[in-house]
Amino acid sequence: MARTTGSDGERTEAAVREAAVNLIARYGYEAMSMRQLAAEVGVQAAALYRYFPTKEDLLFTLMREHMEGLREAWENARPAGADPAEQLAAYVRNHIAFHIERRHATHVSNMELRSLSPDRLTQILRMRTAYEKELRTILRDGAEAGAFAIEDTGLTAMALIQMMTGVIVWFRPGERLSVPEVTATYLSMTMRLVGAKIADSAARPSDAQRMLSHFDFRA
Amino acid sequence: MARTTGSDGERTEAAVREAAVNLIARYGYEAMSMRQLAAEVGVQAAALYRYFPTKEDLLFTLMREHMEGLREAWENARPAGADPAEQLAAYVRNHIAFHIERRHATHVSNMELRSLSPDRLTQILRMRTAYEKELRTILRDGAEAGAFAIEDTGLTAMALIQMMTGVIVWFRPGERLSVPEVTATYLSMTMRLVGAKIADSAARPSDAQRMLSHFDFRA
DNA sequence: GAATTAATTGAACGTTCGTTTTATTATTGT
DNA sequence: ACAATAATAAAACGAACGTTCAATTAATTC
Repeated sequence: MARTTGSDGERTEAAVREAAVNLIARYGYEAMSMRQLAAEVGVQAAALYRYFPTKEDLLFTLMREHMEGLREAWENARPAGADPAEQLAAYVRNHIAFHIERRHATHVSNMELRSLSPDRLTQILRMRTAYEKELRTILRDGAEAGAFAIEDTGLTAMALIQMMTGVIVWFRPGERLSVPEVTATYLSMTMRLVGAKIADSAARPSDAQRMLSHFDFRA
Repeated sequence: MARTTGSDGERTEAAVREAAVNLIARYGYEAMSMRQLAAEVGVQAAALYRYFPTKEDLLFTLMREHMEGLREAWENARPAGADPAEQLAAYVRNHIAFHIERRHATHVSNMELRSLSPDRLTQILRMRTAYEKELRTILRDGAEAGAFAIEDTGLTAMALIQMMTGVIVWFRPGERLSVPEVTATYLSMTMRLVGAKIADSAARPSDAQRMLSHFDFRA
């Protein structure tokens, strides 16, 4: 047999990507075989090599595009000249929304790094570092401006990112909490963690009130 | 050839465990071959099967013992009848110390769950859930006693655990920060995140002072 | 010192893996 | 309609995989 009726390169490639993300997220890169992936797409294994020269090329493509998507999302979400608290809130909102929406792709990008060749690993890590640096900058600027009370900017950035990315481990859409609820809670935890002063400080609530009020940035 | 001079079952088994943790942490469970592991130990692959009947048995043993070690560590570290803030501080100290000390084993236990058979996966997850429940209990008791200001106990517990466990991703001994420094910073971040009131509230610092002072629980 | 047990080797088994090659059919352009 | 090109199938490749088995030697027991 050979070319099948209705076959279309673009559609097949898209189907391969989607199936690959799901299979790798579920079983892991090493555990997913090219034959298994091909079966999921409804094609023979040899057909995959028309779109991705090697299995690792496929993995790298998925990761690179995921990281590029994260960068683009933040570029579009970043506020122009906002104060530190507002910038931090935008970062948190964007990070959580992006990672919940792309749970599987995030899992792949975070868990399968060791399957990349050294130079490709470096490329992905560079993109990740650049993204994380954005958060460090926000934290440092906010700390210098007196908006945040932070002991160690780098450590705080890592702690926040680990905390936020962690949602993909336990969050399941349609369960107890909605995405806006999760986002709101993470925002208030973030603001407390960085010791943020209340943005609108015209009203000065009592200590107890402030302790219980939390931020109410809505996503 | 056959039995080698000086061979000792107990020593070999211990060497297999240690080498397996390191190799799985570095390359992943699927990517590590039994021959590779045997070579690291200095033995032929067949010899491994004297100690572990299958590759998955080896993985499961490593994970189970890691989780049991975590439980034991917390049992020994938990304070008897302390107030919520002190209990939370003990939990954070123990968690960070344990995970920094056993970075590789933690990596294995967190990343290779999908390589377990369903019932073994259930066993490990049960142990993990029991450990996490300890934190939820501390948070809930503290919130009810008014010592913490928490919106969602379960979500806060997950956020804290993700944040703390994240140290194994970036922490390297002997670099910029020492273990006590990291622990102290994580403690202060944790206390702010849960909205902990200052334990010793005899002295009431001003808002600005309190914002900048942070907790100073030393590890 | 002989018998037993413990620890390991070396070779092999069947399977599965990623990948390549070649042939074949569908689609597109002229 | 016919040539060119795109998309796939089918089969095969060598390598590596987890695992088993029989043979062999070291240590221990009696």
